[in-house]
Amino acid sequence: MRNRLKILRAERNWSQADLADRLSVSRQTVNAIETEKYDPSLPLAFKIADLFALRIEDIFAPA
Amino acid sequence: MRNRLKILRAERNWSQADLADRLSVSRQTVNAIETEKYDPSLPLAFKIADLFALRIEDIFAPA
DNA sequence: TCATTATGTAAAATAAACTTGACACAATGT
DNA sequence: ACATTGTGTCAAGTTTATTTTACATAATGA
Repeated sequence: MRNRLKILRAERNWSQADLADRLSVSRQTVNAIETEKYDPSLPLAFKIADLFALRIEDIFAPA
Repeated sequence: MRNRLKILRAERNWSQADLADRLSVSRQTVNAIETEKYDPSLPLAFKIADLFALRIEDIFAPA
């Protein structure tokens, strides 16, 4: 699942660890999502969208 | 995760099995999501939103 | 040069999503 | 009375998401 996490992070100058902290997940989870190793769960996708004040569809796109 | 699947199904007069077929998942998966036994994966949430031509946030809401 | 930070990745474990197969029950139609 | 349909649920198994711990490497700063 393609996503704009890296860009959204860069805009805020956040490291993967920073983002992980704000999402209460591990740094490896953030890394795995960014590098498309796996997709976030729906609850996590909601958390991410919430954090960036965007809609899920504005951050993630299938395949 | 609260969701409007049952309503959206009812509007179309689809059974859980009908919806499952359209989503290429099992009937039990649809039932489990409707009865909030678990949340769909993000890819499945996208499929559902796509099928109903709605946004994920218009179908699902955290907790 | 040394310590720190950011990122990528791996392995092993647990949790969550999803499958198939099955059974029960209520409602509907023949 | 019988068969069918829709829904809820359970058990056992597979796949996917997430965790912790750990290691490698590149870049930065003292």
